[in-house]
Amino acid sequence: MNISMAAEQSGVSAKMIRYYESIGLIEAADRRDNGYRDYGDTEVAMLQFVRRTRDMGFSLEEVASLLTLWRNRRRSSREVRRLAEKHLANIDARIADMRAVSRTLKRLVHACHGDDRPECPILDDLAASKPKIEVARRTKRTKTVK
Amino acid sequence: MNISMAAEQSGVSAKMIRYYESIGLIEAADRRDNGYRDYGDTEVAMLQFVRRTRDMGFSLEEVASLLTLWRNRRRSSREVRRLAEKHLANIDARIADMRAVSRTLKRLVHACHGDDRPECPILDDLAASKPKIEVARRTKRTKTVK
DNA sequence: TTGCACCTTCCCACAATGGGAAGGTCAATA
DNA sequence: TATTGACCTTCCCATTGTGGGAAGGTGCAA
Repeated sequence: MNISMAAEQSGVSAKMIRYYESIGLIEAADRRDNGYRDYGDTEVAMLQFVRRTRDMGFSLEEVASLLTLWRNRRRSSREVRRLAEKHLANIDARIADMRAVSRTLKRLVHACHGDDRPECPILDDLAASKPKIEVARRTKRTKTVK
Repeated sequence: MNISMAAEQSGVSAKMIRYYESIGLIEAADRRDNGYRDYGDTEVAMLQFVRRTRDMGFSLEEVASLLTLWRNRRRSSREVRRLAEKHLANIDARIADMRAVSRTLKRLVHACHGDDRPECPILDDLAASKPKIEVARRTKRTKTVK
């Protein structure tokens, strides 16, 4: 089948399929005589695997590892779990950071009149030289860790 | 003061200060005779505002709007709150998506033996053509919305 | 034959940040 | 005074993952 059909069936855009191929994430597709890429059900299944893994928030590098493990019949599930656990920890840390931001923002939005007057606790808080809530640095750390 | 001192006091790296200036987010700093940028407490306070706003997850474009509102004495707090609310909604949606991913991942990690054997529910789930949990598309939508 | 919907490769852009090169400046110290 | 090390300047490149679009070839149907 053509690339657009494979894209439709896998949920990965044609653009991305070509890109994944170009960076070596997936193997180069077979070509027909006219140079068109040709896909079968096996390839579509692999693309679906990639899409689902991406949807879980794994980076392309992690997707590559998981793909390798998936294809390797002599893999150890230990390695897979390690990858998943690491990613999970990362996600949970980011959630915690975002929840802190959410709480702060909710409080500020609540405190702000939101009318024609200029007084605004939101701006006051953003302008405060000494942060009242210690969220900033954690957020940054997480980003770096990622 | 020099840029590195302003960076230290504001928490914004020198690199980023120059970048913010280059894209017009902040006004061009005064220059000394030797061409060095020169900062005062006012500028540092502005940089701190930017940093704190960034730490809350606002995009640079949103930072620009908030900076303008901050400086405008005839602003309406309504506009500020609108911005904050929109951002908050976005954050909360992303948190919800990530929590769904986190739950799925926790379940899968729990189900995986994590030993020398190759059997692995994590990979099985990622390979499943019909997703058991409808998280994928929501995640994508949020990304797009952002 | 014409037209449209495909396909190909290639380059550009995004957001926000860091790395690093090449060259100028300042201040303290040998 | 000359040197040294820590600054500063601008400029270009890389990152991550995705989309847009141009220029040109192909396939199929009317």
